[in-house]
Amino acid sequence: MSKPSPMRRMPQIAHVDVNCFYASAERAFDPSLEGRPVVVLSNNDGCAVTRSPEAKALGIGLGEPWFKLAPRAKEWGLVALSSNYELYGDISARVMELLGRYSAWLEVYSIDEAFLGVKGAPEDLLILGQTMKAAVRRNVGVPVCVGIAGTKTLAKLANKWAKHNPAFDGVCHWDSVPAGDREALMGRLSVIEIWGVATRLTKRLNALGLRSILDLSRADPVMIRDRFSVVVMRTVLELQGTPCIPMEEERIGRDQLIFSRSFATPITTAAGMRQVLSVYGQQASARLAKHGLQAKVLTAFAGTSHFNPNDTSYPSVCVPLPMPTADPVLLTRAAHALLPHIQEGIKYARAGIMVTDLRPTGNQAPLALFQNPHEERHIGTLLEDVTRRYGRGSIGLGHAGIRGGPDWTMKRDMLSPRYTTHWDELPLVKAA
DNA sequence: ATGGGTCAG
DNA sequence: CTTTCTGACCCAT
Repeated sequence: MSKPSPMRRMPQIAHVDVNCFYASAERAFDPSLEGRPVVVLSNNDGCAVTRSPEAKALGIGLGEPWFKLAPRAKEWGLVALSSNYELYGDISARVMELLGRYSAWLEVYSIDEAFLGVKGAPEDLLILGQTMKAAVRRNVGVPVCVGIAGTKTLAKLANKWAKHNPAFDGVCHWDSVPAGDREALMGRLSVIEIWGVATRLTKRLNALGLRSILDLSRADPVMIRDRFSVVVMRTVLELQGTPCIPMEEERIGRDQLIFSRSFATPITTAAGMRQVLSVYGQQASARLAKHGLQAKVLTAFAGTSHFNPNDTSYPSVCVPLPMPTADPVLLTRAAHALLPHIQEGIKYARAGIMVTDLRPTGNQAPLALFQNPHEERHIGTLLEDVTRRYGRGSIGLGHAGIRGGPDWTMKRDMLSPRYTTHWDELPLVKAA
């Protein structure tokens, strides 16, 4: 065994992510937003979840409630938009497709982030990073930053650095930075800035005197494993340059699907809850069908607001399904098992269902005795099709189908058009 | 096994 | 007047 020579080039990982993704996606299709403060709001237009740099400069915090912002929006020239997930999904797909051309080894990590396996001399890696950044900006219209390092954890850290320090021009190759500068950075930043460390772990690490990233990177991995977990130990090793978190294959199947939402107006009756559960039952059916899956278990749950300590209630039921199914009638009926646990008069702020124990739809014909007539007539597909063509709420089982929307539906008063996925919402260009 | 806790984006 | 929603995984029981 020869010692790895310092000249030897280790495999590198590039981490690419879009700057303030939702706001940038909105800008990509409405250039008039360029240079203006923009916030994208959470479901129900509750709070700001993404802010353009101009909005951040105004002091608008992450999670700031819209009702506090609204009075000053005009004076600021602030543009607020409801979350438009169709648009973001479409922009995301374009970014990922483009990145895929630069490496055969692409892991789509989230809607706006990807890891790429890359190799080459440091100068080449920097050029590659700049090339990808420019290509995404030019072809999709959104800004990205790139961090490149020997491990995923360091690549994410390098990316964060690139984003905050203009000197990098959006691309940071960790190993190209002088060691003294890297240590200075790690000494400045709290462990909470590291991927995989949040508030709880931060508290526990601080209690041991481990406050900065530098502290953590110098900790003994075995001690960390014993006092925390192998997960935190991997983080330490990755900070030290030893790759422990592998690139992952694209996940084909999911282990579970969740349909859950906070309500614009609380639900106070079992009748109202019945409607909601019916909608979720159908959504679950459609999604299962889309992925060619059936569920064996359905869990339905509801909950009061965490803001109201009075009259709290968190009912949930777990229903084993008699056979694996994606049938909307069976799923909806199972979800209704929650209804007896709903207390009239209590304000439920959210509800949802979760389907688990998923398996691929078998191609073997079920015994006629157990075959569900609705499945045979492809009602799930029909519902999905109608929903797609005429919008959610245009058709449904029982009380689920209500045009105009009952008052618990999500509030999205400031939705941008779905330019890229709906023909009737294409932007109009006026010729002079 | 499974339910609670933690984390991510 | 709010603190997304969805998913994974570790760990204790």
